[in-house]
Amino acid sequence: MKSVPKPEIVPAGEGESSALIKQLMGYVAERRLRAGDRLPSERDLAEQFGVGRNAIREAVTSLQTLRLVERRPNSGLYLLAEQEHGSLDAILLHSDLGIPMNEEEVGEVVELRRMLEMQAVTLACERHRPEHVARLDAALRLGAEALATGRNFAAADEAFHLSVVDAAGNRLFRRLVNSFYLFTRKRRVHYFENGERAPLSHAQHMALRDAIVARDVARATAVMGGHLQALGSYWLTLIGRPQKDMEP
Amino acid sequence: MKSVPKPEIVPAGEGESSALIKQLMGYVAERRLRAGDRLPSERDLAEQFGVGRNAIREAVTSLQTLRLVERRPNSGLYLLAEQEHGSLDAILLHSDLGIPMNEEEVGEVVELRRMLEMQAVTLACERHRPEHVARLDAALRLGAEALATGRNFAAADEAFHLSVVDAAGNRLFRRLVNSFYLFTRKRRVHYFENGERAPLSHAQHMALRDAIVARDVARATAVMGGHLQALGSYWLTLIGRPQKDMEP
DNA sequence: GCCGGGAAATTGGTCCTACCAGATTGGTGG
DNA sequence: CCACCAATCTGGTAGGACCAATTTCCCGGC
Repeated sequence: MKSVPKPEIVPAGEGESSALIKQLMGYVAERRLRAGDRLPSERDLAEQFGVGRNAIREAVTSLQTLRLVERRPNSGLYLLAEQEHGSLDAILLHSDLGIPMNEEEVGEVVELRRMLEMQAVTLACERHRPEHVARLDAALRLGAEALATGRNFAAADEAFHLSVVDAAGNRLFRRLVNSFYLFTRKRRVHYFENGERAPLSHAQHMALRDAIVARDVARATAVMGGHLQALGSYWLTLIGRPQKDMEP
Repeated sequence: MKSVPKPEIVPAGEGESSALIKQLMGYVAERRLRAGDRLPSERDLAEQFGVGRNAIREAVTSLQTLRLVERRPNSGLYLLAEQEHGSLDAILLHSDLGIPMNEEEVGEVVELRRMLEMQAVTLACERHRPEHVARLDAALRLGAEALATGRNFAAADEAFHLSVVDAAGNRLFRRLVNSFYLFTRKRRVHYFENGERAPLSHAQHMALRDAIVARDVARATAVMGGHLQALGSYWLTLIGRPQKDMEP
């Protein structure tokens, strides 16, 4: 039998195994280490965290893949110039881990999402085909169901927005947007824990769907703009607040 | 002494250490493994590739961070639904490794870059400040120097475009674009090995700089559009050709 | 006092063995 | 035919042992 235990996708550093990634990023954050600074050796880190060197190496490998850490053989581990390089996942991981962000960083996240969504809805208007409309409608049904049953609206929200991106017809672009949604999932769930928000979002989704189907770019972007407005102000209320504050 | 041996930033799976990543991706590509398929166990892979299990685990950790592979404890390694999830770095890594892409994929890469650059130049027009102009000019000087000395124009090209993104004033956005440039660097170097291309690009850069400084969004986007046109047609000539063909 | 050189310590990179916990598998006995 | 248990296989982890290259430091010679 080929039972699929957990098809759920999860950001890079999730689960207990990669708790070390969080610990390492916390270590860096606490000590205010800056780009170019050297970290303790793998052996030291292993001792400090009470784990084997193997586990440390795995965590460092992840951070290296995210372009946050550089390994210099016979020298040590160094923080990479975070501002310059560093993958998109890396900074989004910060948000996902609940590392506080300042106003500027939050603003940049919100703005980048706005850029991506606006582009998506524009392309969706121009290119969507019947099967895309079907997916939009399926996502809307999911939303209506969530509203009816009182379930959290986050999954339906994701499904709808990704359907829009699907309609844009660029799978690479879709991946990019998906990264965004992946790493902001916790925030989104929290956002919709306020039950008043879901109905409004759902209504805007329906309006958006109609505008896209009508290929009315102006209307669609206008609706999307208003839709993202509410999200932007929500994010701004989170400034400096670690994610732990979300669910007590 | 704190000598810095190699401050050069390099994509995720570079250097000899991560040759295993390429081997693993090649293994998947050769066997036409699809999303959800199971890979051999770590022990088997270690034996097949003639390395220790440790090395395999490190490579798999990278692929996991790129969301290409999923580890299911007590079960095995599974290819993740590549279409759905998978980080931007992951697909760009394909290009960087020289894995052939079909016309659709190439088109998507070109289009995504176009979207990002257009957005960048628009924002740059609106927001640029004096220091950004200085950086644009510095990049232009680099380009002029490369033209004069006959050096490859790729670095100067990168510097200029990243200066434009800098002027857009969103560092998260800058990271995103930087990822793009990081993983397409080899292609860019190859592109400018044809000496006729650099002068044209440089001229367009200068025109772009003037339009940005004049805050003339229409002109700037027009110039950028034309600038990217040439690049797009170059990329299309690479369809199905592995990167090895680039420098023999 | 200064300088040179070599030994020792340190670093990441790799391999190996061993064990664990959970899942799967396969056979065995009811 | 089904229930149950043991063997097996999986990734996860710890720890030891090297290697090669670099750095550090002390000691001897000048």
